[in-house]
Amino acid sequence: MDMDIDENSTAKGNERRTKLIMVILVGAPGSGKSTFCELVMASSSRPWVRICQDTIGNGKSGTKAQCLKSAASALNDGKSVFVDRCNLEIEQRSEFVKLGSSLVDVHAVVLDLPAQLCISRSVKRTGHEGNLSGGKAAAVVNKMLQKKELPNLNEGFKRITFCHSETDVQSAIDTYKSLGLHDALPDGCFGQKNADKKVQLGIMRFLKKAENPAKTCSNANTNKDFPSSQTTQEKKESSCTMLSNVNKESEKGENPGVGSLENNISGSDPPTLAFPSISTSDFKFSHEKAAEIIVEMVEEFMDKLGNARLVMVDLSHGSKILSLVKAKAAKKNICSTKFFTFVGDITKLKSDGGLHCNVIANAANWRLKPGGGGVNAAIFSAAGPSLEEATKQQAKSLRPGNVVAVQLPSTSPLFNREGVTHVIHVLGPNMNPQRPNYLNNDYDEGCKLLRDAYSSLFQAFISIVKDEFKSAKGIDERLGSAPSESRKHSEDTHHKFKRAELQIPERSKKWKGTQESAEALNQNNNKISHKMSKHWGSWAQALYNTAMYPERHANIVLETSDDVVVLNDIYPKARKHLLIVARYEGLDQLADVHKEHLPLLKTMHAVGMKWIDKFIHDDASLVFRLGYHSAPSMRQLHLHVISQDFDSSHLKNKKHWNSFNTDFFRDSVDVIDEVSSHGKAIIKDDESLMSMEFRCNRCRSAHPNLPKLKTHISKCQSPFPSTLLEGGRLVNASGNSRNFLS
DNA sequence: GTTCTAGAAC
DNA sequence: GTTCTAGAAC
Repeated sequence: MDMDIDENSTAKGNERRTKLIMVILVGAPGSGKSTFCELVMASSSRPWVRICQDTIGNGKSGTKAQCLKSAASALNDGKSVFVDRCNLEIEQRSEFVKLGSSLVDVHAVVLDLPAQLCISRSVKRTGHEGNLSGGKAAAVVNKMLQKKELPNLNEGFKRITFCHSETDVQSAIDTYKSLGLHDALPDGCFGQKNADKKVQLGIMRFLKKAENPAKTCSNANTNKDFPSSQTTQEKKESSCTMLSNVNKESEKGENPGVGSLENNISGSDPPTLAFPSISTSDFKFSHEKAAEIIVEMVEEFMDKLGNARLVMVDLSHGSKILSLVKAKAAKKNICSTKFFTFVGDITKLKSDGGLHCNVIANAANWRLKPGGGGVNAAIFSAAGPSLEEATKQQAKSLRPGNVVAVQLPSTSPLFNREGVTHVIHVLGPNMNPQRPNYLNNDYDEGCKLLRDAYSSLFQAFISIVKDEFKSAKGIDERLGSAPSESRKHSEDTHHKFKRAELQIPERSKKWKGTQESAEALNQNNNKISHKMSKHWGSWAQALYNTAMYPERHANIVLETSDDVVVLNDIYPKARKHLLIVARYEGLDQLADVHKEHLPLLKTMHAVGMKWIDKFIHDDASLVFRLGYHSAPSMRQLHLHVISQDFDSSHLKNKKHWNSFNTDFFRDSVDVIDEVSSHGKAIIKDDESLMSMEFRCNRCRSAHPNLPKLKTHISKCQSPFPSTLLEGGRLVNASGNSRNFLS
């Protein structure tokens, strides 16, 4: 009877026989197993015995058998036991687990810390009992981790605690040291990372990430991390004018000086962007300077617009910014049908003002939330809650100078009543000390940001218009000038921008020049989704510009064809590092690739292979990989052709390394297979890939930092992992590579 | 993408 | 004190 109670007793204050615990520590050298035991034992009321294989042999290295014997004997004496040895493999643990019984619960505590941390601790310790010190430590840790098998309850454990960080370790220590003689801990797995998606291939099976718990944490805290002051941001953008709706008097094109609406109410309204003045209201940006910038940016985009139009809207007839802009635009002779000002409520342009604008810009706050009293409040209110929801899916916040374009859900009143398909949120620079991101009157910075804001806004609008043209539904309404011609183009070219079909060399690849823009607008564009694809900063445009205007970059371009441009990476991460850049408009990145691009992918691969042949001819020791970054930093689809020495002063940080040496790098051969079988490539852009520890691309050993890794890879002669040697992913002089074009 | 730099790690 | 990382700014 007593036995029965004992078996089921947990922390019930039952003073009968104590349930013993045997904790099997699992962790590499340097993971902190001994420290863990010591800290628990130092302040635990429960009697513990630490069985350490390093010390049990009295100077000589101990054996597993000795440990087992000691453990059994300690348990017999009624002591709880720590098994302080690596125990990384199931087999290493199994004998100990068998010591469990109705009187002894077997636990595992997994010290799953980053290899680099274990290595550096092992290296540092000289007098450690395990005598594992100096340069050998890294090798030993690496070797052990390669065999790591994380424990599982079905091995016979009652409880498993996973620790991935020092914080986890500390809380496990606290848990065990507070465990009194009669206390018990809940059964089960604790702290286990969600099935690690990143660990996919054989060669990566022991790769582990230490930061997961921290990440989860910070994600959960994302919102409260934002300064609370932000909630009041832009509280009243444009509030003074927005409240008094004067739209009744507003007549279309109230601005004879700049332009008047000609055919705006017809069934074939051209694509139109309505935008408020950014930053001049609550953000107190100088109207004079803002007007200057607006006109300047409008002028810059004039010839990219095709038949599309820009309309600057303000609620008030007496708007200073509107009249300034009007005057400056007139002075510059800006085409008044493509750009004009308009007085009215931006949320009622069609119903109240008779002006159909398919896209409107919002002077947003940085949190992209409704609120304030100005344009932002009006637009969120008119659009209904679906706008907030759709916005949230695109972005959580915005930095000054940037935009985020949101497609309005069909349930939005703004869509149904006003025919607005998209809202582009814009955050301008702030010169109001009472608002976030205050620039302290720094107009150098402010003007730059305001230019960025308008530039991004207009660019986003153009992208939307292009997408709309793509959509079969949109064609008739929006083509305006030459529908049949346009339709023919989009069918014939498979969204591809071929020079030959346009006859005008070079220039026509861009939406540059009025005569080409109508075509450009309905050409191409593989982005079937209407969602604005990622926003590309100005620095991310370089490849795009090179692809579209190779003749302007003759100094860096190695080869040009209709399909691709070849150039050396300006910051090569290896001895040989080429970029094969696609010359297709709208093909920004791997995510934009679809089945129709298969011939292009094969061409890109073939061009890469051709260059590799040449390089290997010059230096037979070179080994190459061809592949794409899952989430590139530079706009315009580009294939990396990179030698596997990674011998380059430009390789400076973890991201550089991991972008070529984790799953983030998608081998061209795999991409081609995936696109041909599934119509799209698998993208692995989990940001945790970028923070993975440094591992050699040959022997997979881990290294605590980049300089150490570099030293290692300069010497490592191990063969490449089989996953790379297989399937033609690696290309070397012995040549068993794949090519896709005959 | 790089550069710059604060501060963490050594 | 020096090295290294990582985040912000560009």
